[in-house]
Amino acid sequence: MQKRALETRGRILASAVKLFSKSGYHGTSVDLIAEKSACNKQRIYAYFGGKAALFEESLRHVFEEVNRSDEVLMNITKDSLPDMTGIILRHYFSVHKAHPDFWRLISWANLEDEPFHKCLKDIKEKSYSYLKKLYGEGQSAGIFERKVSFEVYIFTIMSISFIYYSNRRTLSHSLDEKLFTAKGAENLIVEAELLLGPCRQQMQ
Amino acid sequence: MQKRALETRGRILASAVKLFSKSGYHGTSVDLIAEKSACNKQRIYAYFGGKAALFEESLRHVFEEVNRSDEVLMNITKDSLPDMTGIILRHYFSVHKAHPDFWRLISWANLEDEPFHKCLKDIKEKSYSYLKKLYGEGQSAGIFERKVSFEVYIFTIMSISFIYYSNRRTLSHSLDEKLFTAKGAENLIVEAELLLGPCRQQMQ
Amino acid sequence: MQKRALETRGRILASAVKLFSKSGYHGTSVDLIAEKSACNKQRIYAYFGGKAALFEESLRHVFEEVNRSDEVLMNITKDSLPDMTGIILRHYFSVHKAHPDFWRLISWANLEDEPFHKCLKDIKEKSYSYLKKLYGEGQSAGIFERKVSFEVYIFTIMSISFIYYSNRRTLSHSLDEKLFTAKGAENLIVEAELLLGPCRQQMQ
Amino acid sequence: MQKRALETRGRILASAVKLFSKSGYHGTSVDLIAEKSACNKQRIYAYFGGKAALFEESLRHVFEEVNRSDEVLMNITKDSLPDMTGIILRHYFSVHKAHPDFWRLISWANLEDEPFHKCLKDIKEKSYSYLKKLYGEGQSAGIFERKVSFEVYIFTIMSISFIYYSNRRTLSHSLDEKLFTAKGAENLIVEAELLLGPCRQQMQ
DNA sequence: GATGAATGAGAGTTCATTCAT
DNA sequence: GATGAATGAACTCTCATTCAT
Repeated sequence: MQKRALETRGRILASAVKLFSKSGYHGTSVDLIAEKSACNKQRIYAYFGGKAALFEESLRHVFEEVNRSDEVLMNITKDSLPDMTGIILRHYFSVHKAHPDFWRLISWANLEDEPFHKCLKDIKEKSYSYLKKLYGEGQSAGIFERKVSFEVYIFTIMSISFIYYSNRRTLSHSLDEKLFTAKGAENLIVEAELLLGPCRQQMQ
Repeated sequence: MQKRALETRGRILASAVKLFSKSGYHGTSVDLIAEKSACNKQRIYAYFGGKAALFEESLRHVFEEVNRSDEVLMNITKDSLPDMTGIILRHYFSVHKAHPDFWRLISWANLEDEPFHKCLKDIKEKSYSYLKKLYGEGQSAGIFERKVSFEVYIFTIMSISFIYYSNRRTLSHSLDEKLFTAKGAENLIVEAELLLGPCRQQMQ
Repeated sequence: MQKRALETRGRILASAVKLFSKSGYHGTSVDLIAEKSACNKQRIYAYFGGKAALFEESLRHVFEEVNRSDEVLMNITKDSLPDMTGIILRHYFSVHKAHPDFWRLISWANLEDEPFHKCLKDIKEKSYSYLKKLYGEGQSAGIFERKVSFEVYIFTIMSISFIYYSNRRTLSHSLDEKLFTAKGAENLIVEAELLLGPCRQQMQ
Repeated sequence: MQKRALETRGRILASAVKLFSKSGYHGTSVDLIAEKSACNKQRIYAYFGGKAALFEESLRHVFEEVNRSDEVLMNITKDSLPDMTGIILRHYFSVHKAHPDFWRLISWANLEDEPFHKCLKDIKEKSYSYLKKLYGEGQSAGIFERKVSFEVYIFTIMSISFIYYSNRRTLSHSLDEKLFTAKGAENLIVEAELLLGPCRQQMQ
């Protein structure tokens, strides 16, 4: 692929991520993507095959980007086990805040009829296995509750941080709106830390 | 409104909920809604004003339906405070399982550009205030952690149950697939109960 | 169907016959058909289902039209058996001359990948059975060659008259161009009569 | 032209004949021709000038090929005059059967708006003049009907053999389908021989 | 000689919506 | 109350062709 083509392809992908993220698969038109990436519509078909394939490529793209940023979690050491929950929570919150493309594309992909999510099947999350090992050590050391598996632990953390951004609009009608201010987020993290460990009896 | 008209309106709303839930706002066509509700397309405009208004009405409809089913939570008494977390979790899980329309429409509404969610602003959730009062009593009794507010408590429960259904497709690529079996759900609930209280030191 | 709709449908079909006949299936655009029939493009899909279905309807339409005009052949009586070949030939020549839509659409349908011709499977040609009976009587009376079946007889007549119009352009490069003048046509008919019967020994 | 270029050109022409024959001018895309001939699209424009010119070249190509195979008809001698009709018929039938590209491209060219057929204007059919001379001798010898010109004679033979292949699809709806079996073809030839001479009184 | 990148026009089809009956 | 007819804009995707490397 020539340099010019790579640039064009890059512009298309960038626009696609932006627009698909904003308006979803059916809410975005190929014409608009072409316009925003200042290229001919045909290039999209030449480089990606079609609208659906472009959506999948967009999804993969942001996923990998976020995966890379998750690698900072691998800097957590045994010494900071008591703070692990807070570290992960803060990291996820900041990632979701910085990458709305990420949770938005994921949400669209989860909803759509088309099995867009299948394109993620070979994407592996390096940090998971690392965190899992650490969590196990934490359990042995009595820092984390033995009866709570890593899967449920991390699932809860992910749920909180994901929903906090993805369902903000509807939840702000049901819950106290203050929850969605900067202070509210900080408070949520602190209290969630209390829930998710380290074990409270340890802290006394 | 005549009886015949009410029936037609009802059929339209039922089809709309089904189709919008399945394919979202942009993925559903007015033609299809008319076809599935066996009525003339024009009736949709006569009864609801337009596609957008029909979407909002669909959203309100399922929301109220679920709200009504949430009223069973008001049967929880002071005596069962130690089991409250489990009761709520199980209820939410069963509601999300029985009403995919609910979490799907909410998800679409959260994502869409159009502020569909605004139609929910006057919908009040009776059970919240009731549960909040109970939770406070539980805190006083040392059953729930004093430092964790009701908002964070209920937010966490909602997040877990919502994400478990809404993000299943993508999460099953990252997390252990067993989490999404019937057994996995039960296990998740049990372990989440451990995290969310009652206070573990109490249990000893 | 309302009167206005019938008129619109009629205009579409008329334009379709004209344009498909002229430029074939792939050479004709739905836009052009809509324009020439002074209607909205969408009407074509509402009334005919799609471009392909409209092509088939056009084919059927001209086929039935020509079938009806073929019924004049059922006026041939036993008395005019010696002139039958000439009568049929002249009729077919005049039909093909008057209805280029007919042989053109048939030719396109024969060539196209899509099995457009299948729409003709239930169209019956009344005149055939009548002519076949007459031909049989002519054979018994020694007017037509006993060894030549009606199928071959009528096939030859049809071939001559069809090709004379359909392949004129290419054949005029190979054969004497005079064949394709009015005089040439008349001459062709007369000589073909000699070949196709009545039996020449009878004429002596 | 270099050897490599000649090969590329040859591949293009071969693919073009195949595809134009199958789907016609408007039904075939330049992209597809390039793909099937494993060359860059640009080569088509470099070697042939454009799609239309390539179509004409394809037409000329198969025409010349068939012309060459027609030269076997020049082996007919005076002695075999009584069998000439059968020989020609059988030859044409076998040619059309072996070269569907031939009658298909001719048919497309006859139908298309564009005057593709003009490219054939300088193509001469050597066998015609030879057969015409033979036919004249046959007429003098009383083998062929004096009143039937060679033009009509050969036109009829060509019509039968051409239509038998080109209009098979539609005709099989009107005529007896058996006509289009191997046996039906043989029978058609035999009976057509009876019609087209030699003069039947001669045969007695 | 050959390839890859790019283009603008136009293909068939469906959209949400309004008007007439 | 309900239906059928009609519209124009928008949709995804492909066309024949040219330019740059």
